[in-house]
Amino acid sequence: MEADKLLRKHNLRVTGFRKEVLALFNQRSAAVDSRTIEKHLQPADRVTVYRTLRTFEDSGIIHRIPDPTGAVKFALCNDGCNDLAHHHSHAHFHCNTCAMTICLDGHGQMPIDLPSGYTANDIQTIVCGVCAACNRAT
Amino acid sequence: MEADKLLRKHNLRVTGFRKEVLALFNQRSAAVDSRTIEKHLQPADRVTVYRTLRTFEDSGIIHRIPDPTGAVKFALCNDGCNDLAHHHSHAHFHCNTCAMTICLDGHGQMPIDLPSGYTANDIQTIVCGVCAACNRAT
DNA sequence: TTGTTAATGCAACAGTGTTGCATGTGTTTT
DNA sequence: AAAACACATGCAACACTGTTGCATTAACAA
Repeated sequence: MEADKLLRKHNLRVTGFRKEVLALFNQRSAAVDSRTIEKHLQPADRVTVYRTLRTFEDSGIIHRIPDPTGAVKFALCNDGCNDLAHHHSHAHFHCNTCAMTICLDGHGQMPIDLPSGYTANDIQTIVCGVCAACNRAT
Repeated sequence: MEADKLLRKHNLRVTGFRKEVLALFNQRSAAVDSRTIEKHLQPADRVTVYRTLRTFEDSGIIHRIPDPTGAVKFALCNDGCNDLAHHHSHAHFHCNTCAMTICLDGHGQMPIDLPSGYTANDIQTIVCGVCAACNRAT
């Protein structure tokens, strides 16, 4: 979706910086972390990057993907998300070699046995391994 | 397992601090973060805590569990782990209310479709929801 | 175009994790 | 049991990540 329309749809002001951030998300298939945004959008204030990411996450434009290492990356949401709820029970792949992270879509959810009294509202799966590029490089 | 035996089994020196850390892991069913260790083992140097956790993780005594928020916790491994490889394809539960994290065991792995050229060696599942104690408190 | 509200930039701070080095302690060897 | 060695610990300082407060600037609505 156009950056302008996407922002307006979520009741956010359309600013140059936000459009650049969205463009960066669009041109990358892999998940992005705040460092990458800082570096690529040259005169980018760290604070603004963090606030932008938080705003986008709260609005349902992007979703948070934790690494196995504890690092956090973000990727664009599909259309189902808004400020009320994220719907991201899809799996993510994390490359142990280059630390790249991507979304894996199109598969059902595994049945989980929870202890009694527990309730679940979101299931995230992280698949760790080696991506195609790193496998070729070996 | 006895702390002494566990440490010796992994070729680590048996020190007071390490035994206290292992005792803390043993007396808690939930995953533990470095802050908790610092606070509970009173005169505990942050650096020593981090190095101890890293040593234990490298040796296969504990495994790392990332929160959806990006925070990192640790829990004891089952017996199959050593310095060469961790085997932790089991799921973890994270309570959105109290931030408690536990291991869920005893279920099979979901089949995952990876893009061609990708290889997987570990699958981690994080179930987010509300634990029994927090559900009761509502 | 003007006024209101939100976004940005800057400075300072807090939390988390790391590195280097000196000192202390566990383990092995004699 | 003592000495020597290697590793573990504690301290100081640092780096990185993320946050808060406040002044300034830009977007949007009237």
